[in-house]
Amino acid sequence: MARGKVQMRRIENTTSQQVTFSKRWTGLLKKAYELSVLGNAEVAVIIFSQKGRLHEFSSNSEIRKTIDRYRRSTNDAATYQASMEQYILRLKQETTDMERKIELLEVSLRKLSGQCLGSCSMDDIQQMGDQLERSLGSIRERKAQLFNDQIQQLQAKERSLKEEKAKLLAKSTAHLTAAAIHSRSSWSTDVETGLFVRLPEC
Amino acid sequence: MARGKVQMRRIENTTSQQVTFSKRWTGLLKKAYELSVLGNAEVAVIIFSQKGRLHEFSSNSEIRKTIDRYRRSTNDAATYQASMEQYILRLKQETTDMERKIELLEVSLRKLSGQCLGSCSMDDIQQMGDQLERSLGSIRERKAQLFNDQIQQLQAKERSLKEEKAKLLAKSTAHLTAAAIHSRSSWSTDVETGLFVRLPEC
DNA sequence: TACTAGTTATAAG
DNA sequence: TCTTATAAATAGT
Repeated sequence: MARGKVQMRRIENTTSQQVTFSKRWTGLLKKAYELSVLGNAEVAVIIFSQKGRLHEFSSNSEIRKTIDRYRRSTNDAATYQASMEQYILRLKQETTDMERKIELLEVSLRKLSGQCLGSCSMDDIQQMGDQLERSLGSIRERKAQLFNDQIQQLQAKERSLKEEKAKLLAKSTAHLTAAAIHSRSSWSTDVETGLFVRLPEC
Repeated sequence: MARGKVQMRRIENTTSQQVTFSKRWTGLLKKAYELSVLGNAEVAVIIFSQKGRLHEFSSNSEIRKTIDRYRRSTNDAATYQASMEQYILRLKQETTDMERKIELLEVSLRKLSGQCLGSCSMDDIQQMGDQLERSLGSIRERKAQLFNDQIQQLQAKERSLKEEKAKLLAKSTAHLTAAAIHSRSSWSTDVETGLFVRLPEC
């Protein structure tokens, strides 16, 4: 505004930038003050210099009030905070629900483990006994099935080994027959698989 | 600034106040913009006219950021918000932990109930079977104890009833003896208690 | 920080 | 809103 028009772009020279900044922030705050007085308006100005130094003006005694009014007016942060508070409430509710669920599960587990029976009625105990019997039934069934599977696998293996043995036997017999002309030796034909199948006492 | 110096006090004439306000708020925002550009600074301006109309400028895309920075710098509400965010994080962590706990409990419960055995190894099944046997043992023990208590209660009751009966008998015998002089009638001495004790098939 | 020339903002019409 | 005389802000020194 003096000694030549100024280009509206960042001043690269650090020193002159600082000088200009210093002159202009005072000017800005002065204008803000004048506006607030003449126009009876509520004005707040916040300035952070490039180096992070804070300058502020508030026509109010408390700039926070103006900011709060602004937030209420633009309805952003207040709603954000409110939603955050609601979110916290929801999380707390969830936590409570989960705590209850955990407690119930733990009680069930304890009962099923045969602990804490002192507080149970006869009916409860009867019911739990039945439940346990059923569970044990499933377990035994599954155990039996697993054993069965194992047995069948072993039997299959035995069969395949027997077949292999038979093949080997046939092969060696053929060789022996061919070799018999040169040397009369004998060969053991009884090759054991080494597999035993035993039923569990389940 | 023109056609005469202006007094720095509220303009009472509504119209000229409005005109001045209008001119000056544009000027202020322009100055704010220039300061932010030339000085590469972060500037926020909030203006509420007397009638509550909002005018704002922010060198940032988001005035909220400048305000947040201001609050962080002056250290008031930002800390509240930050602590709230941290609190939310903690709650979320708790929730996750609880979810995991619930899952584990549910798996245990399912296993003890004899469900979902397909994925268990033989060892697991063996262990669960043992656990169930033990639980069932506790249950049976407790059941037997409850029955026993019941039996003893009933026996005690029987005893007391028998005693009562004996007393009544003695009393009535005495009366009868006394009355026998006047009339020779007979009285049944066999009063049943009506109580039966039966052992359960537990 | 102070000066001042030339610029910008704006009060009044 | 536009004009214009003048006050105020400020760039360069």
